[in-house]
Amino acid sequence: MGESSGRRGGRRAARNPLSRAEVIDAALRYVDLHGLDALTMRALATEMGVYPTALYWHTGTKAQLVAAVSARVLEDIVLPADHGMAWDEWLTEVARLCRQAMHRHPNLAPILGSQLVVSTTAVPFAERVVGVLERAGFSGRDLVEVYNAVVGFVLGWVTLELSSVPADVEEGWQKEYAAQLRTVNPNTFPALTRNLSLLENNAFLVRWDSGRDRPMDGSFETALELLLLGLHAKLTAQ
Amino acid sequence: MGESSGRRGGRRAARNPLSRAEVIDAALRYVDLHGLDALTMRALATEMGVYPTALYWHTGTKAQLVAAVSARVLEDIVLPADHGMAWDEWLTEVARLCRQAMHRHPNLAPILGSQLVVSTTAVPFAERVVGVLERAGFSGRDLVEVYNAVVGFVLGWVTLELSSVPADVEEGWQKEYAAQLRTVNPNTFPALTRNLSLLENNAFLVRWDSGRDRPMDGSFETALELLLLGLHAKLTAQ
DNA sequence: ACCTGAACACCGTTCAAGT
DNA sequence: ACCTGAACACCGTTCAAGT
Repeated sequence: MGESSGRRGGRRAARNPLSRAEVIDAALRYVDLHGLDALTMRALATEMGVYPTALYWHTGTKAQLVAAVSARVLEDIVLPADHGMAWDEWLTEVARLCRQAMHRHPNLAPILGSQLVVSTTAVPFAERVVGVLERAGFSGRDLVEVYNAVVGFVLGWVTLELSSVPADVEEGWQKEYAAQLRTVNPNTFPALTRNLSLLENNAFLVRWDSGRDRPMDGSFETALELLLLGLHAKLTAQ
Repeated sequence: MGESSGRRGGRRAARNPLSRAEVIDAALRYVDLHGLDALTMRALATEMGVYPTALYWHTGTKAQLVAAVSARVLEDIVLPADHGMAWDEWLTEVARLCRQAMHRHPNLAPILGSQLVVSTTAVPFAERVVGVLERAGFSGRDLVEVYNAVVGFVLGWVTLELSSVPADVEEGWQKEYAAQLRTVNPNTFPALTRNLSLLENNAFLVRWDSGRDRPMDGSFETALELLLLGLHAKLTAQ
């Protein structure tokens, strides 16, 4: 693999032009490696051995490129077949697959969670989930709201799990925060004090490591369990 | 109110110096008015009638300022008293209060949802929720995981609800997307086709307006109902 | 303590020009 | 069709200097 053949190292053969898919893939790799803030039209261009403005031809504006990248992440969720599988099993499995896909690209979670999906790539996903919920016994307005409850829970929860501190802030405040928690007044914070060893760095608002480094597997499974218990209860109630 | 007295309009009296709280409040107002992307150290500075570098003295780096602003939003959630109130009622009420607080500052939702809370202002919140869940009957590892399930659901779900399209992308693709949905193949997308009138622009992944403009009240209430049904079921199961 | 003012090393994006 | 190359109007941040 001589220098002359490849496209890496900022070098490019004069022939074989870029493609839209190539740019999107390169951007995803770049974000995975260097973080979302580091993604720059100029940086990505040099990485690809091309002038910054060449990217505009293929993927448009930076915002459009980022939207395309986030759509790409959803694309490689392959849903399991749902015939011969209980609806609740299937939903559980799909929820875990979504979480896995997001965990594969934790630096993109802020976009996944806060940006409206602009692509039709998610339509097959919606179809399958709606179909399975229909099969479970939901219909009409209930169906829509249950769908939103489920999808919003999964994507939203994992977004929060993967949230992290901006590179700038995280100097030494983690230790500081941990110390502050341990010296909290037991009279004004009795519940926290009782459960501190279990809570600290394991619970939302009382942790300092991202779910990217400290996955909250147990809590996700519990949340999923609660959701499915709720779905069953709602079905038997009506 | 003459021009000489105020601090608005890019003018400032030479006396009465800035304060940290003043900068944070101004930044929050600015984000509410002009969006998160528009928040710029330079823009905020001119808004406050001051040089950009003056802000650094009070709130540090831009990332630190944004973190402080997001902490401020959580701060003005005032939790109701929980004595003489069933635990499930209280949780429902608190969930709604959180959602309301986020809806008051929709432009900040991306930060709330994707950035680890770096301040101790959320500690009292955690104390109260943990305490109420203890009272409900949870303890030990279960308590922590149920806490995470609940908090992650509320904050995460609303983050997703408030997600929106970046200013750049939203040219005319909404109509285009709506049209594409309506011409979808009924054979490959039967469930979607059956429920299209209820789903379109109302369901995650199949909508083009943000929850900021089109609040998903019903779906949030359903999600909350499912969560509480789940909690009750889990309690009676053990 | 609090702010000015200049300066540095970046950005995204437009547009004409090349091939 | 696809890319170069220059140019424009911005950024965040550091740092010395003022008061």
